[in-house]
Amino acid sequence: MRDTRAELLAQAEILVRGRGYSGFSYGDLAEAVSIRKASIHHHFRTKTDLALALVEAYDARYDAALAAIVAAQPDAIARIEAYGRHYLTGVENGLGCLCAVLAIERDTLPDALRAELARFFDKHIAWLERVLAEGCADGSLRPGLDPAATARMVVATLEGALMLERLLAGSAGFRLTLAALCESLRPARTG
Amino acid sequence: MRDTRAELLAQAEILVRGRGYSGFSYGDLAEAVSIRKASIHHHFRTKTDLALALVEAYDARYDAALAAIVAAQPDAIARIEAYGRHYLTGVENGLGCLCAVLAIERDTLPDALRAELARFFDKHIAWLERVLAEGCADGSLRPGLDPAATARMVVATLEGALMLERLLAGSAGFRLTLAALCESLRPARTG
DNA sequence: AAAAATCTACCTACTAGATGGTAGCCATAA
DNA sequence: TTATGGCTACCATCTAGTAGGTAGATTTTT
Repeated sequence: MRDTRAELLAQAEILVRGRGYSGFSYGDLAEAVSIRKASIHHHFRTKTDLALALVEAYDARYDAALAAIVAAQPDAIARIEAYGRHYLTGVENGLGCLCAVLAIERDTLPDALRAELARFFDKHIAWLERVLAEGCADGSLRPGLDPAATARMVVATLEGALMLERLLAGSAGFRLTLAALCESLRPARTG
Repeated sequence: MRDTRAELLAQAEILVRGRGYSGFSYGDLAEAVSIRKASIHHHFRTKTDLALALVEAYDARYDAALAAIVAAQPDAIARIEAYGRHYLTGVENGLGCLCAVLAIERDTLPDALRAELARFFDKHIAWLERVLAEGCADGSLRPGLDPAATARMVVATLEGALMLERLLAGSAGFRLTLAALCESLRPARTG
């Protein structure tokens, strides 16, 4: 038996990330999953409920990814590069970041959703701040680097590059930005 | 006599930048400008026409701004900081970048509009690349910095920070990222 | 200068289709 | 037997866009 709810989440995510939240409808989703529009309401009572579920699932996947990066990569720069590669898959599939897409429509978003988005980004910033602070401590990062400010900058850069390069040069463009970002964190070459 | 077309452009820009392109309607705009919905079609035949006019006007304002920055600031870092301050006004007013907002809905955008957006961003990247190349030449930037890659990174960072800090910490958060960005471009302190 | 024609900018009234959401029915599986 | 997960059929509202009209300004012709 198929897991309709999971299919709805998967297809809705693709639609939202490609066209924006207002830009996708239950009608589109129904077509993508081949059930009737009204049946979606059985799984997600309102569109807001669906959006919240999307963010929750997306957030959970990132939780796992961040933990995996820390486990696999000992070096701060390698961790940030690995983190950036998650955004890269978005570029490769032509999909924006779910939370960035939703954030764009901030003014019309329900408060609960807006709060979830803020939590999502705050979590990433906090994670990066720890990664950067550790890198500063062990000398693998440019001396004088401010972990708090740089953490915000890293999220901003990757989110911006995903938005930008999905439109412009695709993964080739994204890789340039990711490389420049990592380079800017490294200590100056001595020699 | 009032310039209805200009008022329509101004209000539509605010609406789009706050709620997304699909998230605003001729109905909203009519209310904001206090004319009837049908009358908007007299000035902008279709919603796509309106979007194109919005981008054109936005682009023209940035053209002027970029020229003014080059004229006023001799130093590369100062130029990038001044460029960043234009995004800051967006954060302060709670408005996203018009072109970023539109870019989010890429998959449903008319080709002509998508092409305009690409031209907009390409222009910014090209401008920054020149600024950075000059800064490299006169030694005011970190040695070894790649102007082409860094230009993309700068646009990405500022666009991302605008998206992010409009949701999170406002101008205080944006300023942190802008400072970290400029710091990352400077030559390493000797001492 | 007067009259006629055209243009501008708005209006009311409308359309066809999409939107999110509801009510209630029915088959199947636990 | 009872929940589950679909369905059809609906609803009010909103969507971009059209048709056709009107008052007033501007331009053209006489």
